[in-house]
Order: sequence, then structure tokens, then C-alpha cells
Amino acid sequence: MSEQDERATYDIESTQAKWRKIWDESDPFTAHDDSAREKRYALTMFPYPSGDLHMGHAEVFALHDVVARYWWQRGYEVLNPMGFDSFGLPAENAAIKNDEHPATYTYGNIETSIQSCRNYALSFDWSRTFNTSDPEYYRWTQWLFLKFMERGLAYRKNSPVNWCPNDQTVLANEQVVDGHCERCGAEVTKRELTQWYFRITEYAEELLSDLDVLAPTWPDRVITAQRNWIGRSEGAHVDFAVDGRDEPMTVYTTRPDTIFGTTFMVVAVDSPLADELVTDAQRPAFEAYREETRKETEIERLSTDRPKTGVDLGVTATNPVTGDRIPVWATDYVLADYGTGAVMGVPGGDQRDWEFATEMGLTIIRTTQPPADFEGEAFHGEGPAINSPAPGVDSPLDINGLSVAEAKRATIAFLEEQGSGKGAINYRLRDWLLSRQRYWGAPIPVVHCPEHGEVPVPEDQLPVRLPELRGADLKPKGVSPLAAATDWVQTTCPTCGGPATRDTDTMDTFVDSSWYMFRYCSPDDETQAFDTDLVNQWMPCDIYIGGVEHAVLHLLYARFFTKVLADMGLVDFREPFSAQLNQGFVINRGKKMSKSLGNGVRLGDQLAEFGVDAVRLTLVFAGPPEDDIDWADMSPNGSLRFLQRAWRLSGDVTSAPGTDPAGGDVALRRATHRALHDAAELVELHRFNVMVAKIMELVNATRKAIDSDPGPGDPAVREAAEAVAIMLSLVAPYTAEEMWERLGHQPSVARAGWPAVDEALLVEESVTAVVQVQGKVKARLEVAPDVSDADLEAAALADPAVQRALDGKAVRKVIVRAPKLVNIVAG
RNA sequence: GCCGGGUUGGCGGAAUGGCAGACGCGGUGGUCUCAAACACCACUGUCCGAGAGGGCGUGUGGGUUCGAAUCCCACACCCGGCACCA
Repeated sequence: MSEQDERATYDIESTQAKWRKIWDESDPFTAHDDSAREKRYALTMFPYPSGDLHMGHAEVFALHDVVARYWWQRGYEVLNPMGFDSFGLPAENAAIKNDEHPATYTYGNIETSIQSCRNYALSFDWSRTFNTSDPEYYRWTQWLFLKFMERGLAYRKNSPVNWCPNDQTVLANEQVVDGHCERCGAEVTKRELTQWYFRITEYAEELLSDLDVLAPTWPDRVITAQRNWIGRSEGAHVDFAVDGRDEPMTVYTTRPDTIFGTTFMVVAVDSPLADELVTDAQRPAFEAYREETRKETEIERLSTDRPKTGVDLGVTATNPVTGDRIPVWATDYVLADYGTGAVMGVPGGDQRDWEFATEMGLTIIRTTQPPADFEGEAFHGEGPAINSPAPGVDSPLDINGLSVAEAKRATIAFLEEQGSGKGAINYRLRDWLLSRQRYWGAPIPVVHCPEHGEVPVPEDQLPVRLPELRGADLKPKGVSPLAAATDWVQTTCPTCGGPATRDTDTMDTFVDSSWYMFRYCSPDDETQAFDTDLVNQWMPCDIYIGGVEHAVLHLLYARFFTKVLADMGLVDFREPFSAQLNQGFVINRGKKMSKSLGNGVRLGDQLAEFGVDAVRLTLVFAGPPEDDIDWADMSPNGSLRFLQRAWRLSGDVTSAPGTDPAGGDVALRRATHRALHDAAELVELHRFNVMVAKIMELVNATRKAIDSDPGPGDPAVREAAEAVAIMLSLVAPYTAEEMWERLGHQPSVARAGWPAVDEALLVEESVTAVVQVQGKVKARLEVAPDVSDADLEAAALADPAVQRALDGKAVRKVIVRAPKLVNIVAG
């Protein structure tokens, strides 16, 4: 090999320009609905168009593209679409700042992003692209809202809601993180507002139980996060009679076995029940307390170590098993929107109740026997029931001595028989608050008529288009900016034709993204949201790649939508994503990249310096896809060096295209087929970093073969170089095309097909058997792969190094695992 | 507090009951060069040894096994989810 060849490289700029042009003209990745090939749907979470692509996009798209390109090479018809989640606040804020329309910002960014994706050599089918802010798309978002309304799954209610004072809009529970707005970080407060909700709780049980089905192919952390979020608990509803009220008050408890320890009742201060129960005498104190608690921020309310507070409502309830008359209190430590908003106070068994009872001077009774060494206050562990009933107390129920589980069962059975309670299941999950007081979103397609109330906009009048507002009109004012568009708001009632007003809220952008994967199957359909047959043909998605930050938000909502669509008969599956993969973050020097830290790495700079292929390769090779990548630990230059090494192989091959590899060097042929076999398996397992290592090994083996014995003319060298080009096409499309061309082939290597693996070449000619003495390696033997146990044992015992290690000691036992290992136990 | 995941060279990571450290980064030495950079070649867990070779080694401590990074028990630490949800 000449010195010239050793240093030869290709020019990154011109090579990228050359192939981009060829790909743009040939469209090798258009998905055909009517293809006879087996179908695969590769989906990656579509981005919000916040500007140009950044390192995070570069990573997820590189990983995703490996899978999509692999499927094409394996002969599948692949649906690999991309679009933009283009409604949302940043566009609105940019519009206010620049006095323009949000669409200007949005659609400008989208165009930039598409060009960047094309340059980044992503195998997306751009013929199917759309944006959630397109009226042709949000028309169907609105249609789906109406369908949910028809089914009673979209409804309006007045309730205390999470309010972000910075964004001036309400937030879903899922968007409040540790009392702060998930988007802007402002402290969230509560407001009493009438808002639209989706009844996702109706599907709580199925959303939870189907996680078992998804668990094998979804990341553990997503499954766990969703399980925790749904938060199923088993317990009982128990009715307590209240003096002077016909209806009893019902509580939810997970510990019905502790009912004998109930010494008071606690009601959420902000619940309607508290307001109803309070006596006239206690009302002033109650209202003062309620006013006080309303001023608390979410942060204050969540701090668990502050003293318990409350007000006696002045009424008395009756314990159904003891007949004891106990006081009813209002407090802020009980949540209005969980369970029934009321709890039985069992200070002996619940630490919060213990603290409350201590604070208020209420009675404490233990109903579970703690262990002798127990030093805490309330005891909620395992132990026999005591004081249930207490000595001298007369009760029709006696659970003394029973274990917690037995006592629960016995208590529920008794309550059910008595008609004062029953077993119940509760969920932490709340209904999904979907209305937002912002402009740049899908308008809620409802008209408010003084006569007919909430009237759905007739389907043939969809879409309800956004009125043209810009600049200062969009400033947050605490009510939706749409309210300012008077002409738009004033309309007529679809039912009676009388004057009416439009709903001025827009939908949470998570509504837009809950069904976009369906739309890709028939993106241009003007008559329906999606074509059921096409959706059933392509979906569920065979893989869905995206950030773990959506573990409970988007992924839960999309699952919910799919189940509703299945119940509507529009799709014949109940889960949208068969497999899921979360990529990690790209960080720099151990910290998340951010402007304030000044540690940002600009994707554009990296691409300019090392080229698209080297950046993609670096991101894929860095480690397991779900781990974070510290860019400071990475070497895009090393990636570039490797790509050039691989590329040089194609220039050294001297045999003609189409040469039969059959007579080629067997050792290199084995390496080639082993690499093809392993790489395929590793892609299926999403172990892309190891797959890259296998390609590197083959490049090293091919280099050696060219430089030494078989030489550059050996047919096995061509076979190996072509295999490298094909495998590399998953990660480094430009280099792979360039190699393929230099090897004398027509484009595109991306659709060349994965070479068939010759099983015969996967069997090694000889393998290394390890000989251990007392479990320590003492010798290595080259043996035939089908060597018999007896032959291997004899060879091992005859080995001089083994004899030396045995040092004359008697052989007690020999374990033989032909052809890999012999372990000799001596002693 | 409850639930889930993790801890392997100087670094990113391989190896899921059978050769620990594949592959790469970094480092050291060399070749090329007037020189440097680039590129290429060799070595590179650690300790002892001139070498041959040997000892030690996968967070800690125990266990199972002929054999454990891998399985089991306990503990420590790190990351993530939930948390006044009764």
C-alpha cells in the first residue's frame, strides 16, 4: 500500500453536497401503502420547532435512523415519517416580542429544521409531513374533541386548578413538577376555574393493567413512572352517619382494619362537603381558615413537616363499628380531589392523623400491636389487631388477633353486610385538564348559548380557525387572548340560531400530539382524521423513540387516545407503541448544556468540523442509547478517523464487482459473516454501540487482510468491504454511499439489502479451549469445535503448563464443557 | 418513606454462569517529515519481576457453585419515579 493511500481522505463538504442531491432526486425512503413487503412503522417523537436542530435531536434522530435504515436493508416496507408539534407557547412569546404572527416564527423554523434533517441524512418520508398547527390537521383534533364529548369523555367542571402566574394559564397535573410549572419553572398557585377535562380516569384500570403487556418491550423506568402516576390502591369506602344530615359521609381508606381506632373525621377544607357540613356557629372560623389556606402556594402545601392545622366543623359523626360519636374537622392535609375528599382519622395507625390528634388534643387508640422494640408514634406495619374492639366496648364486629390482611377482609365483609361500606379501588390519576388560556393552539370547538349551554360546533363547520391576532394582542392577561377577538367570539348558536359566544380557550398541545401517529398513515385525507384500514395496516408503531421526560405525559395521553379510538371502532388495537426506547441526554462536562453555564455545544459547529457521519457515529457509538452522553468524553475526531479507515478499504479492493466470494480467504469470510450476523442481532436488541464495535472489528480484519497475506485482490476482501459499506449505511450514510460507488456499484447502498448470512461460515474452524486448575486459567488449547469431552480432557491433562500447575497433586474432579473449557479440581 | 434502575481500567463502555476489560478515547514509544500537525504501526487493568512468569482485581461483606462482574442475602453509595393520595 502506498503512502498516498494511507493518508487519503474524502472531502466532507463536497461529498455531502453530492449525495444530498442524489437522494433528494431519488427519494429512496418513500413508504408505499400497497407494498407486498412486510410493514414496519418506525416513529420518533416529533419535535417542537424551536429553531434549528440541537445535539439532543442529533442523538435521537441518529439512533432512530439506525433502526429505520436497518429495516429497509432487511427488506421491510418502512413508514418513517416526521412532522412538527408546532402549536405552543414559544411561538406566541416570539410573536409578542417581534410583533408578528406566531405562524411566521413557527413555519420559518419548520423550514430550517427540515433542511437540517435532510442534511443530517435522515431517512424520513417527507411526503407525509404535516404540522399540528395546520388547519387541515387541527380540524381533526377538534373533531376528536367532539367525539370525546359525545362519549362523555370531555366535560367542563368548576374546580381548583393549577395556575401558572408566569404563563398565565392553567396546567394539567402532569405539568406541575414539585410545585413548579414544568415549562417555565414559576411557582404554581391554585385557582377556582371552570375548565375542560378529558375523563382519562375512566381508563385508569386498563392503562395500568396493559403496562404488564408492554413491560417486556418498554423501558422499566417508563413502566414504573406510569404505574406510580396512576397510583392504584385497594381499600374500602366506609359510611359514617352524620348528625342532622340524611346522607352519611363516605371516606376512602386503605386500612379498614383500623376502624376501631377512628377517633375523629377530617374533611378537605376546600371541598364542597366541608362547606356543607359546617355549623352556623363554626362558619366564621371555618371561612377564615379556608381563606388562609387558599393563599398557600403549592410549595407550602406540599411541605410535610409543618404543623397540622384545622377547624372543628361543629358536627358529630358516628363510628359504624363502635357507635362512638366523634368530631368532624376540616383541614388542608386532606386532598379534595382524591377519594371522597374526607378521611377517617386514625391517629394510632397514621402518622399524619397522629400529628393532627396531638395538635388538637384528640384521643389516640392503637389498633395494631407494634413489635416490642417499636419506638415511633403511629404504627402502620404488620401485627395482630388489638382494641378491635377495646376491652369493655360492645361491637357486633370483633377482629382482635387477626393479621392486617385478615382484619381488612373481615372488616370489609362486615361493612358490606351491614350496608355501611364496601371494598373499593382508588387511583391517584386525575382527569386531564386540557383547556389553556393561550392563543397558539387548537380552539375548543364549542359555542356557549344562553339558551342551550355548551353546544358542539357541527362537524361540517370544522375547523374552527384561529382568528388573526398578532403582537400585543397575544399578551397574557389571565383570560384567553381569543376573548379579545370580538368578531370571532360573537357567533350564533348552532341549535337555536340565537346570539352565542365561542369558547375562548385552546387545547393543551398534548392533545395535538396524542394522535399524530395515526395521521401519518393517511396524512392527506380530507374526509376523515385517518383511514382506519391504513392505520390498522401500519400500526401499532413497531418502535417509538423519544425522551424520557414524556414518560407519563405524552405517552400516557397517547395510550389513552388509542383506547378511546379502539372503543369508537376506529382502530383494532389498544396500545399505540409495541416497543419504546428512551434516549439519554447529551450533556457537556457533567452538566446539562445551558446558556447560563456557557457549556453549550452547537450541533452546527460539530457538523462543520467533523461532518454529518462522524457526528452521527459518535452519538451512536457513545454507549447504550438510554444513557446520557457527555460530549466532553467523546471523540468525533476518532469517529472521523474510523470512517476514513473504512472508506480507504473501498479504494484498495482490486477484484471486480460481482466477484464470487466463494473461493476467498476463509478466515476473513468468517469474520464478515459473523459481523453481519451479530450486527443484525444487535440492532434488533437496540445495542447500537456494540453493533458499531462489530463493524470496527471487521474493518480492522479487512485492513489486515489487504496489507498482508490474502492481499487486496482476494474475493473475500471485496465481500468484506461491501459488508462494511452496507452496515455502515445505517450510521454513516455519506461514507457508505461513497464506498459503494468506489466499489463499482450503482446507488443507493441504503437500499442494497442486507447480505444473506452463510450459516456454515458462522461455525469456527477451531476454537480456543481454556484449561483451568482450581478455577484459574493455566493453559489455552486450539481445538476443533466438535471436539469430544474425552479428547479435550486428555489434551488438557497432557498440557505441560497444566501439569506444572497440578504439581503432582491428585486430580479429584474434572469438569469438561467441550469445546470451550476444562476445569481441573485437584487436591 | 415506597417503587424502579445502577456501581467494571485514566475515560466512554464490552462480557448475563465458563479467557474480565471487546471496540473506542486518552497515554507511551516508534515510522513518515527539515520540523510540526495529520496519518500509520506497536504497547497500554494493577502490583512484583530484567525476563520467563507470578500475585491481585468488576462498590462492601457474606452465601450458592468445580467455576460468579453475572445467581441469592445483607449493606453502602449514585440516578430516576411517587409522596400529607389516607
